[in-house]
Amino acid sequence: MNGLSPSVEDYLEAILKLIEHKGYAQTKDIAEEMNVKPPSVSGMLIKLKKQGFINYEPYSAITLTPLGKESARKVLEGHNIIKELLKYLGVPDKVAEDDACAMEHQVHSKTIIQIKKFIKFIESFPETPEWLVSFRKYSKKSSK
Amino acid sequence: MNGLSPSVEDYLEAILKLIEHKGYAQTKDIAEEMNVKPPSVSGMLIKLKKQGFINYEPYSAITLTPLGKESARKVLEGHNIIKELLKYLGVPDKVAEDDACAMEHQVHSKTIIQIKKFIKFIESFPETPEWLVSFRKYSKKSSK
DNA sequence: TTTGAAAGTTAGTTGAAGCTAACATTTATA
DNA sequence: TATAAATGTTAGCTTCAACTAACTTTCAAA
Repeated sequence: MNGLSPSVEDYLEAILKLIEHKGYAQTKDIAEEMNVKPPSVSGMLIKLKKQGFINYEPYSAITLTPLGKESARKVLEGHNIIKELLKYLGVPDKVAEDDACAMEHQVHSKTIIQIKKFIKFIESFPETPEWLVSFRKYSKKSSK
Repeated sequence: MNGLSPSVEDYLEAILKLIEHKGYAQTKDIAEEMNVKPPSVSGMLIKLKKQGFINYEPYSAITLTPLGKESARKVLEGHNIIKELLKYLGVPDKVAEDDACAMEHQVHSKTIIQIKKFIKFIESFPETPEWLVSFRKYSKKSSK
């Protein structure tokens, strides 16, 4: 929908996470985060630089450009929103995390907006709404 | 999660749809369905045959093996369940269709099961539940 | 029954994104 | 401060799934 390839999105997300988490992003860390070897990261960094998402010179620190920051945040937000939805639906944390990764790509912004609304709706009540409590019970007893 | 590549899944889904829809699947139709050129289909057919999903001899009819049928149905079911969920969340039909396509791959069976439960829960009431009516109103008035 | 159009396939190319092996740079420690 | 370890990059290869161009098969109409 936005023209970024899934793998570009994944790298941007990983870089943003690392920067937020420990202040900077190293090739090694990105590789770990992505379950990929360092040379694959080097190749992608060149591509990300060409596309204007990162500031990068060989052997030196990686930072996100404003464009890169914005794109990465968009991806991360989509990811988190999907994950939250899945958790409300009773999907275990770890599975929700994995699936949010798989689902976050190419999803239309309208969809993200609706999911966001749904979560806000749920959270607009001071307590967990009765129907959601009720769904949780239903979900536990229903075999499949 | 199940070892099938997204593109294998897409092809199986397309073939099943065509067979259900018009009784058989031709290279040309599969190509159209997948937005791909016929030679790409030929290549994939060989792969699908090797992997035991279809019965196929050059220039003759394509059928799904029991394994192929089962796999394709699984994919299609996942697709439809995701689409239904998105529609309940107020995502427009066309967008829900596109996004279900994008999301259906690699999603854990646990997630599909939970979404299915959620839909069954909603449909277990004789009328649209009050909270859902209420969410629809909320969704319409909330700007973003 | 020939023949031309439609459908399908084969061969060879491309681009993305991964990999290993080898080399370069940086950093940290002896 | 010299050097070894850690980190990063380059070069070159692999795989996947697309593509185009050229060829083959099928089938229907003249």
